[in-house]
Amino acid sequence: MFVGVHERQLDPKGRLALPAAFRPRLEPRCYLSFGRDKCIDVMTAEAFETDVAQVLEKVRTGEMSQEQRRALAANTVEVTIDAQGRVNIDEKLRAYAGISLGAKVVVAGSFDRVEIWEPERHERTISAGTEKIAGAGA
Amino acid sequence: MFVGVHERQLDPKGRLALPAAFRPRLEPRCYLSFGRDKCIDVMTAEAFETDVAQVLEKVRTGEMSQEQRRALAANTVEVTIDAQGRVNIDEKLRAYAGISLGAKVVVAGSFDRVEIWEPERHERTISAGTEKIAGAGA
DNA sequence: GACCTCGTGGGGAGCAGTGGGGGGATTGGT
DNA sequence: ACCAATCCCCCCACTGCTCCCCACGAGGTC
Repeated sequence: MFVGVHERQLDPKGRLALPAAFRPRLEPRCYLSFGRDKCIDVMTAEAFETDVAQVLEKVRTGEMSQEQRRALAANTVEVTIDAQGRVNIDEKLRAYAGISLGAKVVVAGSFDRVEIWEPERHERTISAGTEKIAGAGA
Repeated sequence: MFVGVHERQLDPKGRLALPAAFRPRLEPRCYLSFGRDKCIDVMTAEAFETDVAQVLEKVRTGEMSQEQRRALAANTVEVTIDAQGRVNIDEKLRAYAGISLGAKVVVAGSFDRVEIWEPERHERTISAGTEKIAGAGA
């Protein structure tokens, strides 16, 4: 289970140091993809492959289009984790999430995956979600 | 899993350098074929052979015609990958995909295969698919 | 207080992408 | 049948970049 929030800084080369607690499950390679609400999804190889299997099945049954399949593949990158526990964040992914080189980012656990956020956007999402939880009596 | 998008340039001789990440699974030879929506499919030998087996089965059951079978065979080329990781793109395939000598092309992973696109056409397809994903959720 | 781990930064080497040239085989003409 | 020209394929060379490795500092723990 990936939980917790970690603040990090993209270095000038676009590398991001993953929280040490997350690394064992993501090494030696993992997948980065467009996530919902303009964040970057970080998925383990296993989780991503089961996801893909489901997508291919949906395409086969006509539930999903070829375009969607292609978009998903095009918006995904396979990355390896270096000896310092870092991954390269692609320019396209950075643009999608609104993150620039050298900027601060939030790395947040989301149970089955990890998400990378532009800090302000993450703050708004979390505060909105927290209100709902508190209001419902959790 | 073939994922990600890579921009490349056809050299004046019609050769295309495959992304290094894709090569291990495509070497030493692979198959090029007419893909859906005017792209070129690049398939591993294994994937192509299972595809062909399915086609032959469909022809046997009458689900597919002899003409379709012949067309598939006629529109497919077996290519070898040279020492620099390049393949020759046939004139017929180039014409089908709208790619000319020396032009920029997009090489995109599509999970079980690789696709070669004329850049503008690819852009349109992906943006359409990305909208659907964002709207419907991945 | 010291050691170890984690986050951060930078430099160098290996490689990927691109271009060009040479040799061999095939084809056509004499 | 022999010669020549052309096309194709394979090999070689270069340049920019990416990846990998080394190095440092800060914070936490024992």
